Amino acid sequence: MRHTYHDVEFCATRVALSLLAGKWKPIIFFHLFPGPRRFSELWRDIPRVSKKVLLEQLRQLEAGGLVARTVHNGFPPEVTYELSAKGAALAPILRRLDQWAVTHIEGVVQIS
Amino acid sequence: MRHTYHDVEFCATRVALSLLAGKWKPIIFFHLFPGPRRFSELWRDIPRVSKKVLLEQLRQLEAGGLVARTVHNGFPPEVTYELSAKGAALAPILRRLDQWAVTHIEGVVQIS
DNA sequence: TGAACAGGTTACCAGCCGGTAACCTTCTTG
DNA sequence: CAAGAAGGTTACCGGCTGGTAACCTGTTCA
Repeated sequence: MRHTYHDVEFCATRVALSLLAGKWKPIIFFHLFPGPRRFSELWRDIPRVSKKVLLEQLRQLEAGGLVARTVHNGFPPEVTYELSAKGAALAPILRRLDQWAVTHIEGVVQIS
Repeated sequence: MRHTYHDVEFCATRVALSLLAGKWKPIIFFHLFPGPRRFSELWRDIPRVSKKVLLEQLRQLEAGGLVARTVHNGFPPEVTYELSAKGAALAPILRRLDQWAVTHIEGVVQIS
């Protein structure tokens, strides 16, 4: 059976958007641009998100292959999150989207 | 009070993504690329979406300013939807996103 | 010995989102 | 005069998403 993008499950753009769908994902994404970040850094730097939800969003990004999670054993515990190659390839597109939003939507703030 | 993108409400990328969030919106969007389409055309050409949901998604796109709705009076009733300038400016970004998905996600189908 | 820290996990809940199915209105045509 | 076509609208529902708050585990340090 051949699929087309009418099969919404297989529509490339929709699948891509679903990987980014989530209230905090764009912000997380942009926070990972400079390089790996610890969980606690992200939690401190992104206000008003709960631990649980931040973790959920990170795990979803991981499940989508956009973000890699690394556990460094030792004490204190250290877990870092960073963009994968796949995630990094998405970065320029997100930057263009950000730019589009800034020029076409009022009252919106550029991310980086 | 100054906002930053940390105020998730004002994060440009997030707002942009929220305009595209919706199960059928990417497909609708790509169907509008060639030009204005009637409601019934869209409904015929996009399988498995109900009238109600298709209409909801179109109205949300309209509310976000990406799509313009035009009523042509006469009989039979004719209502057409087309991309606005704002929506058209988004098109190349969506095409790049589509391309990204095709190269990085397995089993996904290019939209156009 | 017990507080602090990192990174989670658990229970629970409200609101939104997409879904089905039936119905409505206006005008035209057989 | 009944049927059909276009573009909706209405009632109702289940599941997902984001939210709060409390709790857990293992190690170090005062």
